[in-house]
Amino acid sequence: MGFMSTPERLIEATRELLWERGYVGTSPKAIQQQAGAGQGSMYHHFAGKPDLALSAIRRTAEEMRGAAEATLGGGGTAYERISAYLLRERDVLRGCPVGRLTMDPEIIASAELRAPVDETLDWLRGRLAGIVQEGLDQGEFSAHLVPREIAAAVVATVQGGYVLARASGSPDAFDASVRGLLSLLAPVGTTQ
Amino acid sequence: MGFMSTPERLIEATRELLWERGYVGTSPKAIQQQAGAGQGSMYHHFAGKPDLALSAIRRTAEEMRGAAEATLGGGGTAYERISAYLLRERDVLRGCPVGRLTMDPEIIASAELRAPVDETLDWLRGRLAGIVQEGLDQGEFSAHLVPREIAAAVVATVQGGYVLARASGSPDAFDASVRGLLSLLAPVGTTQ
DNA sequence: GTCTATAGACCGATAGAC
DNA sequence: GTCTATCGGTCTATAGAC
Repeated sequence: MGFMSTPERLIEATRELLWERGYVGTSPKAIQQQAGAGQGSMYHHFAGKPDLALSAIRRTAEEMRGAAEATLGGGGTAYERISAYLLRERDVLRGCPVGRLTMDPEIIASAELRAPVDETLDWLRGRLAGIVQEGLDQGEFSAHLVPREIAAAVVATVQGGYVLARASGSPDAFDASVRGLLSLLAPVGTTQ
Repeated sequence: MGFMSTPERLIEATRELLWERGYVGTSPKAIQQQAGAGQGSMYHHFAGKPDLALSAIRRTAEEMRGAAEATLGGGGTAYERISAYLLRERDVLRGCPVGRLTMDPEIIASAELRAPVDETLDWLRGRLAGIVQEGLDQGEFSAHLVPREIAAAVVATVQGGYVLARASGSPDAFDASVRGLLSLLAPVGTTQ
């Protein structure tokens, strides 16, 4: 720590700025300042803004999968693991560093930049669907639930929770969304 | 139609561009071109980009409330009205013209620009919470559900559904999220 | 009301010295 | 590898003629 190489610092600076300001709102100049690197330095190590953004997005996506797996791969029932995922600590008002990119027109317009975003959210839905299926197999959930649909609803609740929280300037709406979904998902006969 | 005044055309152009590119990604020049108005024209009618954006956002917010009320104010049970809201036709891949603004750093940084966004999503949650309460009163839903939480989950599912759809480039994930939530919310004893 | 002209800063990138 | 200089273009206005 504190001894990151210049490419490393550029990627980290880009990750921060993409999270906070999006792709359109992030300029090479701002990246260079945040990284403490010069113009020439940045263009020596990366082909340009899209290239650097791609490296940054890939790393952020990987980190997100790791954080999700840390809660989803834990022990317990299906409900407990989904619950752990939904209730894990989050910097709610900053939003999702991956999901927020979907609102960026230039990310969506570029197949290359959109790919890691798509793959990450798709992986997450698949991972959750598998857990829901396990819950169904154990008789934990109502038999009429469709794993892929429940998984999509779980991920959407998180992504939409960020929207509500940022709109209101408080994490409360995020927490309410998550509690609402969990109350609907709670195994029958559960008092919580 | 076809005879809009210049201020009117400027507002409509701004609404389109804010929806597609966000606040940061929308320039006065682009607005002028889309509206077919000159530089001087725009600055004659509006104080600047934030002023014009405020008018545009207010109108979009009003329109969104109207569209929601059209489905939520219809007849039927609570489940049917919530279902009608969730299943109404949407331009899914364009996202929510109000919700997408929450990812814009300059919207969030400005109390004035954020206000209509906050008020609209808050109104929607309140409106839905009232309907959930009616459903509880009618014994339609499990008694342990909390109206404000279910309402938040419903709105979050929609907002997050847009994120998933845009990430994957297809409306399918949005539809799956909605179906998942509805399957969880379905009154006990319902075959659907 | 609308036009053109102008402003100073920044945009994303390239060139070439060191 | 990093630096400074430079590029044509855009950003968000403002000024002033018509």
